Amino acid sequence: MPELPEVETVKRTLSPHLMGQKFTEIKIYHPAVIAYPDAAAFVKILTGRPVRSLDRRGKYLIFNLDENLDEAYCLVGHLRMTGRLILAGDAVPLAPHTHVVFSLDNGVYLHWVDVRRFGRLYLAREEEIMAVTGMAKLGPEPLGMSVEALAAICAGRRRPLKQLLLDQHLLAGIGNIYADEILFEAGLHPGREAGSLNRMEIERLQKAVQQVLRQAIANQGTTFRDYVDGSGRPGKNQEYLKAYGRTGKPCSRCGQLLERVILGGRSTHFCPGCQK
DNA sequence: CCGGGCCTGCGG
DNA sequence: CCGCAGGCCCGG
Repeated sequence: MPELPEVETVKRTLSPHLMGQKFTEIKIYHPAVIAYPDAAAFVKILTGRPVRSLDRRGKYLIFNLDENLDEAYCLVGHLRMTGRLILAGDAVPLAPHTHVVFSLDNGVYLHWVDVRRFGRLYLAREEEIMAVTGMAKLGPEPLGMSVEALAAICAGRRRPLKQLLLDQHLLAGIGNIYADEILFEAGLHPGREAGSLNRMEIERLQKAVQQVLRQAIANQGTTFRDYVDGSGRPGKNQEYLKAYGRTGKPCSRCGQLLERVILGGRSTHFCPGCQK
């Protein structure tokens, strides 16, 4: 499910309900989703801590916790494919695949729900959290990235653009849907060697990254099957996709039929007519 | 670089 | 039954 725009939307929808609230109880139904530390320590450390603010880095959602007890900790979630973080009342019975329930002292419940159980939760001190989660290895945020910065990332790389966009060590937050949408918007073929782009093409790519991600955030993300925001609402951006999932449909720009290929092991949608 | 593994569910 | 799915890590 969630790529940068979806995680950003979850952050925005959860934020007003969680800011300043204290974790009063944590129930873990499936300990394997807690990647660090172990479930018992996770509960012990988190209980009683208030949320200072929410943040996002790439596809990671970060809860900055107050340093009321000793040191500042961060709770971090990565939803991977089918993870959801949703506000709920004290719903009984729980929705299927609910693995963790957090209770807050304003009576709000936060549910971690994940059909495929790829998603992970982490809790660590501020100074450890980057290493523990892998956030330390992330590339820069694509939103607000300059043409120069993107040019530097592409320079000398022989990898196809599609794979470059998906590599979280180079750019943080772009996934399969938005990689295809960005390359369509830029009029660039997903198989193009990144290092072969001229200045004008880099500029188009940089503009497309901003445009596609900003539009997706404005539309509260893309819902194909699983994704919902923190309030349980689906996004609307699926209505505006021009490439992803549109195999065999006419291109909105040139009318040729869109194709699907496998690139870097991922299904890739593009227009053979106008993506060069 | 590819393929497999992690998991479950859905649609053809 | 098989293939496929918004991610990511690992080993060959």
